[in-house]
Amino acid sequence: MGITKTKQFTKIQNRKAELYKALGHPARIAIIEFLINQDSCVCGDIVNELPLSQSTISQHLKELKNVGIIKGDIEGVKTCYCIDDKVWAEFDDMCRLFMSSYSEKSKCC
Amino acid sequence: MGITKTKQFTKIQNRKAELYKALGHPARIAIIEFLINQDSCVCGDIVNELPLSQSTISQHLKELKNVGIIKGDIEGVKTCYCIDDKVWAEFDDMCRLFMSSYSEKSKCC
DNA sequence: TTATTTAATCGTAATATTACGATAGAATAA
DNA sequence: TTATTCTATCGTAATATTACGATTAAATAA
Repeated sequence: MGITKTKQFTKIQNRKAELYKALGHPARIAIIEFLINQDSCVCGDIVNELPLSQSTISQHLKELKNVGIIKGDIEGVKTCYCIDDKVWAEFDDMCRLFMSSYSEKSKCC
Repeated sequence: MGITKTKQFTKIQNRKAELYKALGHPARIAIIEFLINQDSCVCGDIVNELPLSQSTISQHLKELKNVGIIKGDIEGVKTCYCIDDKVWAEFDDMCRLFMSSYSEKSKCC
C-alpha cells in the first residue's frame, strides 16, 4: 500500500516519526550539516556542494521545510535556507526525552 | 527512481540517515515506546497492542532489527524483542552531537 | 528591452515502502 | 501422533520516494 495508517497513532507519535523521517536520507543530513557548518545558506551553494541535481535538492529542501526544520528566505534571485530555531529545539527536546526514557535497567533479555 | 545514491555520501551520513529512517514511522515509534514502557517484550503482546496486522508488525520489527536498534530472542514458540543497549547508546551519542553542533549564534537569516 | 541567473515546479521512470492475507515452520500441548 | 500456538516469510496491491531533465517564473544585469 505504501500508505501509513497515521490515524491509528497519536499526534505525538506521528510528529516524532515525521521529524525522524525528514532526517532519514543522507542528502538531507548533508544539507543540515552544510547549513550548520558553512557560513552560507544560499540554495545554489548547497547544490554545488552536494552530488545531486538542482531539482532533486530542491525537493529535499522542500521536505525539510515541510516539517519545519528549515525555513527559506527569498532574497532577490537567490533563496537563503536556515535552520528554524524553534523546531530545532523541539526536535532536541523530543530526542532527549525519548532517549532518556530508556534505561538499561529496564531490559529484559 | 526511489533509489538513494548512498555511495555519494559518507558512511557516517548514511548511518545517521539509516537510524533516523528506522524511527521514521509511527508504528516503529510505538513499538519502541512499548518496549521501553512495558515489562513485556513478547512479539505477540506488541501485535495485540498495535492497530496493525501481525505480518505488518513483523515487517516493522525486522526493519528495527536490521539497523540494530532492537534484537530478537527466540524463546520456545515466542520471540522476545529488546532494545540493544549498544546501538541505543550509539544513537544517543549521535543525536547529542548532531543537535549540539548547531547553535543559534550561527544563524544567518 | 532582452538576456541571464536562480530556484521552484512539472512530468516521468525506477525503486521502495506499507499493509494485508495466506502460508510455512518450529515449538509446545493434548 | 496430532493439534495448536506463535511468528517469519511470501505474494501482491496501492502508494510513496528518489532522481533527473525540462520548463517556468521571478529578479537582476546588460
